[in-house]
Amino acid sequence: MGKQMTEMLKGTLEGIVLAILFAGPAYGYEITARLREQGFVHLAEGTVYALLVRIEQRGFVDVEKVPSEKGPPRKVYSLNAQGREYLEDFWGTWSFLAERIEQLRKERK
Amino acid sequence: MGKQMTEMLKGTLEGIVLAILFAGPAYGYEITARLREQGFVHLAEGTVYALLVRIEQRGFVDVEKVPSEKGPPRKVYSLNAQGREYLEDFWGTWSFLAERIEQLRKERK
DNA sequence: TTCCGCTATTTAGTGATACTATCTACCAGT
DNA sequence: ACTGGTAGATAGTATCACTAAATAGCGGAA
Repeated sequence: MGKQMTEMLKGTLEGIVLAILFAGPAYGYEITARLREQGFVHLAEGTVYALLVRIEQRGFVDVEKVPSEKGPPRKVYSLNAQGREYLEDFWGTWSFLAERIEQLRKERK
Repeated sequence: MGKQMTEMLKGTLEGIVLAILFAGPAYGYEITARLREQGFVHLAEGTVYALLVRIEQRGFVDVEKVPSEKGPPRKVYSLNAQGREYLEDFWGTWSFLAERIEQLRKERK
């Protein structure tokens, strides 16, 4: 990723992953693959795994080990009530920031 | 600021300040005050000054010392050609990210 | 005069987060 | 046995916003 994108993902990637989990349970490799499809082509694998560990420790997700047909068992993450609450906070923070930045963009000729 | 906002500002605050400078020259204290008015009430002073030092070192701004009626001289920053180019990159990165996040938000019930 | 408040900048140290790079582990097909 | 795709873990690095404190100039109140 470019340096700009890397910095901008700090704080937002967490919300992005929580939003993906809001749609339904998923595991790390799957989440990374989806993000890559959506244009985050150079997103590092390790970044997503580290983030998942973090949100697990903070109690935003429930985890279940599920055997895989190919490869080692998957750790499937499900957003729980606390995670949904935190996601709501994220949308609030995002909205505030996005509105102000869009305002600044409008002012550019 | 809340922890979420602090993390989300990483990478975006730089663009915000450059966008402010795009509208015309300004100095640190003034920029902080404007941002506070616009809702970033708990934005730390030191943060803006550190950011200004950074963008000066990266050559995005020209600096001029201007005497103040009250207090020590102001360091007035002007966005130069290189800074305007970088700001354009910022808008590109921001648009990409904002579009994908808004897409995720639409999918939430 | 002395002190306080507002203006204005600087800087040392901390914490959070994405990255690089590498390692482990499992299975299928050649 | 070897390769490639799937799946996860982790040690170390860089960047950036924050905390906290210091410096400095000026005006008005005590």
